[in-house]
Amino acid sequence: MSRTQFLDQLLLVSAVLHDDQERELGKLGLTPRTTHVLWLVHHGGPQRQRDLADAMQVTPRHVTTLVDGLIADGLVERTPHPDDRRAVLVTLTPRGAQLMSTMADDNVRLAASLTEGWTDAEVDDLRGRIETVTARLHALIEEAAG
Amino acid sequence: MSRTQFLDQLLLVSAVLHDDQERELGKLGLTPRTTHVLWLVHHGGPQRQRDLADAMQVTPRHVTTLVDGLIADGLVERTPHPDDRRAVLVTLTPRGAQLMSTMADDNVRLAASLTEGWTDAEVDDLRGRIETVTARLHALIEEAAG
DNA sequence: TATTGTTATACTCTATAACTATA
DNA sequence: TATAGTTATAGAGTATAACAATA
Repeated sequence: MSRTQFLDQLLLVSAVLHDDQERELGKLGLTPRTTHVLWLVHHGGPQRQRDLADAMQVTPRHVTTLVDGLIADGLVERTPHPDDRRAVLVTLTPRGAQLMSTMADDNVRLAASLTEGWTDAEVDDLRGRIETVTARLHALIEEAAG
Repeated sequence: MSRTQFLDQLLLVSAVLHDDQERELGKLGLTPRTTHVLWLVHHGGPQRQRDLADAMQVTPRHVTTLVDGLIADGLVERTPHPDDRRAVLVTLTPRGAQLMSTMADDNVRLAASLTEGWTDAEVDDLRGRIETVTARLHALIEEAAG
């Protein structure tokens, strides 16, 4: 029973977190997908749309749409690929880079609020437990798929 | 830093859990929304579409669509409201009830797998921590909204 | 007059298929 | 011949507005 209550609680916090993130992104005119593009380019550097499509498990056609939207918002730009004239590199504009940096700061503040009053050891133990759950879930998914 | 890593891990498990649930529901021909309807009717008993719309934060018009789909799948039915001839009551069919019961069993098994090797006390402590995080997140959202 | 649910319509997100330019 | 990205089109999911029946 208690195991199921744990899962229910995990599902609940996931839903609340998910909705909250989506709401916050919405205020900035971003969707989860466009944010994913920004995140990938922010962390992986300038990339081809093809790479983004593969990383996001989305069609190349849809990446075109997402990048179009981000360009209209002035957050990314298309630059020519140095070695392949078929391809473009999606790069962050200064405004896009600044937005990512603001979002990172917001997350630091949120993380601090959520763990307030806990010791570093407690936070780290909790993180480790959740990491284990994530790994087990991944393993179950792999097993079911393969 | 470690606080942020905790939040990152929580966001990751949320995303993986979310995707997994959506994939599993998809196999049954259900979407998150139609599942939400089933869940509400399963836990709250027969309800008017208006009540479902309020609970789900969705337009009444959309509930019509969702219920139409569930009826086509034989999982719910519309019955006349005893006191209000404008309204209908959405009720689970035996097949719908059986599906909810199967889903509950699946979740019990999943919860057991994810917490395997942990003592009841450990699981309960973890649940409590996550519950606290959920409550704090709710408080922050309320604060931001109000 | 207000409310329940539905018909009509439109907008967003995402996919498939066909095409152009390049490799 | 294969690949990167785009034009054209279509399908889900969800919303708003107008309307019918009932309260």
